[in-house]
Amino acid sequence: MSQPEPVSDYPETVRKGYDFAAIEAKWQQFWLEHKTFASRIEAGKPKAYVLDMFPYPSGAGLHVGHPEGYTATDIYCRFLRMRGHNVLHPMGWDAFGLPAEQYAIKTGTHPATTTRTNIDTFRRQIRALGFSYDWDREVDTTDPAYYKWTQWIFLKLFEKGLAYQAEVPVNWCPALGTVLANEEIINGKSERGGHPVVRMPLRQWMLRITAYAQRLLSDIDDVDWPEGIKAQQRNWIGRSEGAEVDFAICDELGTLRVYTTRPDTLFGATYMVIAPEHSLVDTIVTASQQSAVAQYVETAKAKSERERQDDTKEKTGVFTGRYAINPATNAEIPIWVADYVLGGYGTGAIMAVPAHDERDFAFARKFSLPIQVVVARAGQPASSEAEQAFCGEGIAIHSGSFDGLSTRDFQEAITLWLHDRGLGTRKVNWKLRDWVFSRQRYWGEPIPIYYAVRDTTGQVLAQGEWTPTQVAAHIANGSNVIDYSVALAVGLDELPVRLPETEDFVPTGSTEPPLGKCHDWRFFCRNGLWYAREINTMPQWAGSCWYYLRYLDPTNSEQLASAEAIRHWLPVDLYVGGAEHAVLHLLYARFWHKVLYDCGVVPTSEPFARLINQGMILGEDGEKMSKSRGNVVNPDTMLATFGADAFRLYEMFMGPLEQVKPWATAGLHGTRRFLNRVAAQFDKPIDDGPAELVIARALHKSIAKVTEDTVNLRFNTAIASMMGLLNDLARLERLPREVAENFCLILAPYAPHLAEELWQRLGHPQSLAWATWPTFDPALCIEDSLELPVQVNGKLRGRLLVAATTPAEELQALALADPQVAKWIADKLVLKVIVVPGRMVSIVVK
RNA sequence: GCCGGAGUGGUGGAAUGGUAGACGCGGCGGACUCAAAAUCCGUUGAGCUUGCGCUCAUGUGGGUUCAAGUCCCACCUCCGGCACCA
Repeated sequence: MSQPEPVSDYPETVRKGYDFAAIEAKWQQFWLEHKTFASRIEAGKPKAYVLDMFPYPSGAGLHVGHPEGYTATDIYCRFLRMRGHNVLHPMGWDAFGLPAEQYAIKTGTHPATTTRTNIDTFRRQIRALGFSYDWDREVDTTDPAYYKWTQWIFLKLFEKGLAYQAEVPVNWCPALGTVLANEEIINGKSERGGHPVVRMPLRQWMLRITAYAQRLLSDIDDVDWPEGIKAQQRNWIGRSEGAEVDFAICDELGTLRVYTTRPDTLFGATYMVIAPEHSLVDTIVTASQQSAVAQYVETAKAKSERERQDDTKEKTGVFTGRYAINPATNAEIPIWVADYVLGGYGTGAIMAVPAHDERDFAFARKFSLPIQVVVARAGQPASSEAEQAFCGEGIAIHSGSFDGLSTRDFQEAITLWLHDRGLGTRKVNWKLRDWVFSRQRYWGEPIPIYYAVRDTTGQVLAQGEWTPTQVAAHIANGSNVIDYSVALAVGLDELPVRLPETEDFVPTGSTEPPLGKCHDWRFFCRNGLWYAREINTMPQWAGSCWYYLRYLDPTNSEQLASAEAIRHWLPVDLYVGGAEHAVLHLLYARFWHKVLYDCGVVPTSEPFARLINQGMILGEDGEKMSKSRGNVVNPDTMLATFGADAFRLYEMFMGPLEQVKPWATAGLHGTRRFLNRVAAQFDKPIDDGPAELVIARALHKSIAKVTEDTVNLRFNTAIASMMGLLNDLARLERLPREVAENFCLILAPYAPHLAEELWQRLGHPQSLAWATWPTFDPALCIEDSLELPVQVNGKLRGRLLVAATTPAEELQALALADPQVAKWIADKLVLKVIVVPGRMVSIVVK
């Protein structure tokens, strides 16, 4: 894939100023050759693990959004090195995934080839930005030496019973030829490509993430993450507290168990609803309703998720003909089937309380079911006719001996009451479901599991004279079967299970994964018996669940990383990436991390101590960048025109890191001009004498500001401060050496190429990457005289030019005597004078 | 509907409760130039005023305070996420 030579739209900018192209190439090469940014572990220094979310190397290359977070972490890392930290700052590639496979199917190019090319492009583009990654730690999730450990972790999960097979209704996407996770479906269509998705049962590998639900929820409190992300995770995990209650089904057909968060509304349950998927549908339905219910269930099953969602406005359902007994009122209430009750949540059945639940209310209205009010708003008379459901808390009415109880008290009381009668119990439910972990794809990690091939007598098939292809044929015609009921783990010493190097990665057209066609890979003999490998592969999330661990010790062939390296570097101190990974990647990675914690592999219960989401960069039109809108900005062009330093500076100067902000190429002129002017200062004669006081003050204030802002990742204001300092320097005839050197040092994290070049010109033979960050003199940061505002009745009426040390009494006298102020207080009575030294004087008059 | 975030000049954005608009982009005026670009200097929230200055102004309406972009209450709009989870 040859990239067109980037063409500049702004030739004037290229022509003027210093030769950034030469300087940037020079230093990028220098850093690489000297391994300047190889991570060091030096005793006595604090460690800092600063991580970027690694990219999926797509064919389109980098866009201007990628370098935003990368630039931020790079500045931070360069700063920390100069502040004496051991810094780990790696980069790698999340390279398994559907696009390479789709491209392969279209063009016949092997995904491995595409992936290699794309990685090369990404690496080249990232290096062109001058980031200080430790390139010796690069990881690639598609490298067998990497996915060996992905498989190893999978076997740990399997060993602990956290990986299991299940026949589950999954989201089958015919167009993509694969199953998708719930998280990969947006409005009933595939996240990638927007193809339709249908529900069908298939044998799948599942991960029991629900076993970790409580810990995943509780530990969110302990991490320094944006509130929004924490809220999204809590919401996704979806803990809810309530009760399960058993209702007797009439005609001695057993009991129907429901889950409710409002057991206090039991007296208002006037009907029940079971999901179409509920196992008791056939039991409950009466002969006369048989056909109607069967038809409804069929229709509901055929509906895709999307259609179900589209139907949320209009509720549908069918009466089963059967009744249940409300244990509180002993009334017979009808049981309905309706798809507004989800089969997969709670017990798949509910007690409907239309007076106090909007969904039940809508349903009851539509089908003319009775509505019984049992909760009154506190302080208001109970109204009999309900115009809408009241879902808040209140006081119990029409609830027998429980009348008058508050919602909270009632919940306690009724739960006890149910418990005493063996009718119910407290129950916690979760929205979080187990993770469908298998994909019907070629380009993913093989799942390291195999199964016995059995013959018609049930014996494991003896080796005989068969070839793998013949075994496959036997299975196809039914004379042999693969025994999926016993999953056999591949031995740890046999890892990695490599992907076969096939050219036939095209989907089979059925639900069988493409690996099913690689007979020689799939079928093998051991001890004279035939076995078949698992042919599903892992989802793209797998590799990214633990890559931050591999960076710690990327070439270790004995362990996923040495205990020593893990102990030294974990946890990740700062993790920067897009908010689109708020739930999926971050939740999955936390889950795996906790499992590894339980296995004793990692010493922390959370992987990422601090998280920052960089805000999306929009197109110049303020819309999301997209090919179809034609507003995509190509970083290669920008780099060719303005240079890496100006580009980095602009990306940070646009605004706060977390904020969404529109791109404006015009703004790059500003940072380009700034750097040109910086370079121009260094063409002036260097003055070895002390800097004049005004300049020294400006310098020290700027060092203080840049230091503070860099610590807090407020790069935009740090840059503004350096621009301010430059404006002060511009009027000087000669550049004081002290100022020149310190300016270089504070500029270095932001515009490292130019800073290195100027540093060298100042006569330093060493790179400034490990130079010491400058300190500032607080005394020089305070002005000795200042302009103090004077307010009269809250309005600004004058300004005093005074010494910073002027005492309060004197300030008061000066303020009252000031001619501008005097005219506002001349004929008034001064009630009060507030003096805040160094800040302002406020006079209250009447 | 629920959760999270944000509303400040023409524009991106600055502002420990204390001179709103730092810094940049753009605009305007000037210098340099045959001319343009680049560069440099000045200027740039709105309105009133010859001028000193004055009035208004941080989404809207209230409130607390000597003092509010900042704190409190109510609301509006926009962005992101979730959404029949009983």
